[in-house]
Amino acid sequence: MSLVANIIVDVPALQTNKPYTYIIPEVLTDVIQPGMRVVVPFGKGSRKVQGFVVEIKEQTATEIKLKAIESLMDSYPVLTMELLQLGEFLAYQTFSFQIKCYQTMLPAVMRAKYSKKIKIIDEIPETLLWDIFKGKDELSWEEAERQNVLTDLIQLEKEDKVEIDYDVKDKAVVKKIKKIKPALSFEAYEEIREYLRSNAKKQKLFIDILQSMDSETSLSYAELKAFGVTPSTIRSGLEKNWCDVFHEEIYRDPFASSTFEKTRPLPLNQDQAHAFSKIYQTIKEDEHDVFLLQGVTGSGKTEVYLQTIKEVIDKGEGALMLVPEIALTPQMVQRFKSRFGDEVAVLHSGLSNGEKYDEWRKIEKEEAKVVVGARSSIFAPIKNIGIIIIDEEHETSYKQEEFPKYHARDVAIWRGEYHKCPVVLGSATPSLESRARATKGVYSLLELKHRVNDYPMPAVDVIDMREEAKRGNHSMFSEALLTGLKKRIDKQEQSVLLLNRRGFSSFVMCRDCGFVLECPNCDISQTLHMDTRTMKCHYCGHEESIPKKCPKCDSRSIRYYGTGTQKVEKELNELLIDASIIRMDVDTTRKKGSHEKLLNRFANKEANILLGTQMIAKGLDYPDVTLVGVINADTALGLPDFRSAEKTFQLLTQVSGRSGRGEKEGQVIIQSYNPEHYAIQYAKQHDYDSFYKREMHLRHLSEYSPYYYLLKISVSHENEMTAAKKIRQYTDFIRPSLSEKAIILGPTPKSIARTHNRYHFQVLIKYKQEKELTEKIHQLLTETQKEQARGTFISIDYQPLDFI
DNA sequence: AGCACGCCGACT
DNA sequence: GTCGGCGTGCTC
Repeated sequence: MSLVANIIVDVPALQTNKPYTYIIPEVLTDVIQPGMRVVVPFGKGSRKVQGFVVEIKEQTATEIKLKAIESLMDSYPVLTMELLQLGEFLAYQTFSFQIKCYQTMLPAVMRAKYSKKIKIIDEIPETLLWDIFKGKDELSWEEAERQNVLTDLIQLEKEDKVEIDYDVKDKAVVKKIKKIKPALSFEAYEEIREYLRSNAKKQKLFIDILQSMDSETSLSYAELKAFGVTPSTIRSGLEKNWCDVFHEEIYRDPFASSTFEKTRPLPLNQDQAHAFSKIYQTIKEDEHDVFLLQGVTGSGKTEVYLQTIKEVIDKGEGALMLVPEIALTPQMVQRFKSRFGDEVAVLHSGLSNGEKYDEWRKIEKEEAKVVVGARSSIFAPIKNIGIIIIDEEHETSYKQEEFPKYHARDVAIWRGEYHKCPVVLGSATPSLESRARATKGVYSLLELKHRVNDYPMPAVDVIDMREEAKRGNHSMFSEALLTGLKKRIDKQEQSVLLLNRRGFSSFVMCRDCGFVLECPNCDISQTLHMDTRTMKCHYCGHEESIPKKCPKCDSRSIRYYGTGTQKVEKELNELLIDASIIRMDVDTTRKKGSHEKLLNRFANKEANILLGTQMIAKGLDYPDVTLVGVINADTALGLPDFRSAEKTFQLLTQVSGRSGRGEKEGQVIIQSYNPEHYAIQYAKQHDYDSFYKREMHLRHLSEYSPYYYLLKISVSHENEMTAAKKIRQYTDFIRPSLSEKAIILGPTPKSIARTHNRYHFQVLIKYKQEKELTEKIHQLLTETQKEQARGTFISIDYQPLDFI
């Protein structure tokens, strides 16, 4: 019996979301393994597509004639059996295509690049041969399109004069450098030196170097250059067979220029020691457990992570540490590199694709045992995981917004179970879901109640902005905040100012007629972008110039609205003449590395105020920051999102922790229009537990998470009536399979009812336990395939984080 | 996704 | 009478 392979092909469609069976050519039988990428012929024209081998088995009696695998793209499996299995599970759970899941697990460069070529296989008309093919025997598809000869060529293909050649290319390129090795003995070099002309100084130098090397050592061209040996000298040396040249695979090292001083473990306080020993126990006994490590800012969670990771490494296993993208600062990386040196691989969006691939290979080859990275690092190819840590577990960025819409926390727990290792969720302000599970005993709660140095939590003042307005202060700054800022400037201390941008955008409105510039395709207002001096739609990318006068009433009083960081900066500069401000927002941090640069400048005290949006709330640790101001604490509170109080509480608590990290006492000023709101009041008192109780009570009353799970079905269509009709139909399809406990909300039009010229509707299903729901949704997707092809788009979001 | 097959309108 | 439109269905 011959062997066949089950392969998931790179054709992201519902009908092809299943394994296809291919014959394994004899030459590949000994090398092919599950987890390898392959090139296979697919479909009528047998175009070549990339695929993943998921299974190898004996061929069973089958009527369909199988095609054979074209070639292998890897010499080793790039996905382990674990990841293959995880991908299958994720596809089902998140209603995504399996191929998408596998592609998400791997660096972008490993995604195939496809190209089509036209090859001449028989005589073709002379004119075509010379004008189009220019005498060569092949032509790229794009070139044929450009020359407008595709129809002619397709005709020729039917006559078997030319053929269409499909090419699958791997974008993954291993970087190599040229190195040289001595080829002769010590004595031989001695002899050569004798015969060198006295003015051949460069050559003599080269001989000296070669002579000092033994056969085990090698030098790169760059290293030789540093000694003063130029490429031309090397070339002549090679010609005379003084040395040999070879290529060595290297890693692009994004931290090449940084040095890391080795740090030692710090002594743990009682809370930390307790947490450590609980986690250590599961490591030692190869047990899976989920811990919620809840510790106030400054309570030393990171030290607990570092020491548990150390144990895992000593045991010969790997560690996985997830950090939100914006918290993945050089400071953070430094702490890990300093403790574990080269054993750390870092994955984040700031790396080039090549760099990401190299970090991935380091992990795959088990050269790096510790992986620190953002969301997608949860798929790091560690073969033997000893611990998975998710820091700031409440962060919403752990949920991917595109397909596959996975939550890193769920994937972590899946992998933790697979590897029988602990999963640690760390946060100062855990998500209600996690804390509720810990309270129920599903997770083990570990608390760090004290700050490491016993510094007190900073004093938080909440300023009622309505009172300020009553007193005639209509600026964005309360008197208290302004006085506070002045005081810091005088004392040469630093301040951080946070602008809560959630629910805000700068738009253009006419003061005379109230006209707001909207996107022509979508029902939302366009946003002002000062950097490009244009108006942009955030949904479809539509762009137009800023209107100088109102398009409706021709009035010139068309003004910009919204509280942008630029506006705050401008006002601040006017109010505080001697303030030096570093502004950090999407505009100033767009360029690669600029984020770090700005933070470094602030750390070097080149400015006394750091002004920014959410991105400054994380992980910054500057001893000279003694004042943190929140300009608008409650902009998010008004949003129709059941998590808005939770998010506000988390944000305020987090920024509060940024103040007074050093020996100097810190102060926090929160400006608000509803200061009595419990999210603000409990944040002021640093009281998570009370917030938790109050919020849980509300969630219970309103029947939301964590009491209920959520599933969102979105339907869109060009025609508003069709979209409305379809979603009602689909809801009716699901309804009978639900138990009485499930609650259906909607269907309703989405808050942004129209984008890309399509109308959107959604329905939310709240449920506690619905065994059949997932299966029923899959049924819905399968049965509506035709309608989907005809323009009714359905999208399912399992446990959505946003639904406004 | 992409390609072929199939059944209805404007062309030599 | 044919060329070609894109609706429909299948891909190991």
